[in-house]
Amino acid sequence: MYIQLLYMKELEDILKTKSEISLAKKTVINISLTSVDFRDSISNVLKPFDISIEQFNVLRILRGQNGKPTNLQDIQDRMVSKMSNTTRLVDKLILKGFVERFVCEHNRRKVEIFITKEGLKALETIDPLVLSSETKLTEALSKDELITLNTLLSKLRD
Amino acid sequence: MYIQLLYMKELEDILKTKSEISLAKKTVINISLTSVDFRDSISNVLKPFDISIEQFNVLRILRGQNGKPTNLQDIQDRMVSKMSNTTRLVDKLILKGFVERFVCEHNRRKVEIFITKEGLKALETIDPLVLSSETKLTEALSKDELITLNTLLSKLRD
DNA sequence: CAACTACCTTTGTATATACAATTGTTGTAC
DNA sequence: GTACAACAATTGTATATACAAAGGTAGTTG
Repeated sequence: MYIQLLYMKELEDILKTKSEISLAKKTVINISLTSVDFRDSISNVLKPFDISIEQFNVLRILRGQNGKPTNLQDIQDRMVSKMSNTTRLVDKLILKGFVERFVCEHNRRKVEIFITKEGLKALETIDPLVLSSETKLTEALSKDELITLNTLLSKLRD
Repeated sequence: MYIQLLYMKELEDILKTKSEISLAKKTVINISLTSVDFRDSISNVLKPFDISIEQFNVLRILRGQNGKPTNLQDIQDRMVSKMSNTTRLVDKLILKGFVERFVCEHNRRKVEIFITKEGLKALETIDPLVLSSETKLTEALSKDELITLNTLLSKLRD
């Protein structure tokens, strides 16, 4: 399982001890460490099912299409990752029997991808576990605090 | 340059439109997207210098040692990443002339790593650029808002 | 002191990502 | 209608990470 671990534990210590660190730097570190924690937890939820977070996201995109044909570009537009990656993510999902790939008849440059029944079934099992994990990850904050946090993050990302 | 891009743009849309998404899920997505933005920006700052964020972090750890011998385990303890990775990160920094590696005389199992003058010089150039980027990334929020944000994040990560 | 264990690092394999180049298809312009 | 550009996807290479296994060194124990 792929868990992204980018920032130093040392920086975590700095966060606690040296308050003279710039607020900007502190914020960047804090966000990054939190993100790593989240990603780690969700990866652990997915681990028994042998799919990565990225594969999980592709599956959810395909389910969201409700059977409509989805080409790689469509998936790509909904991912932040690069095209190159999407091809290979789909390769792995095909191997697992969760998706199928066909050449588009109307435009042979395109490739159409569908989620299989097995893929849907896997999502049904996994979804509530992920949601449960997400709930647990955020339970240290009250509803109001979470709303404040989300407001600040949205403002930050404009 | 290595920019990790984990969550879907689609989820970003959900963030804005469908308010019925669970607050927990929303928070996890928001944090992840923010982290990706930050990482992307800092990677772009480092790109002209041809070093990754991870390599940059190793260099800062070594500088923090002020010439004291630093073995891989020391670096490892300050990184969140795995040992296996640290060996290869150091390999690449050696190729760039930023660090040196020697077998420890007192304990031949250990490997001592030092930052070179060139490594220090690179850090001196890069540090203010990174700080500037971090400042820009957070300037949408006031000082008080940043303090609130950091407080909430710390609470979340306990 | 030989065997065992613990320690420190390295190596191997699979996954994910960034970026660049390439392949194959469609559409367009001359 | 052939050459060229645009489009859609794939492939190649380098980096980073997770996890497991292996290698070499030091200490410990019978």
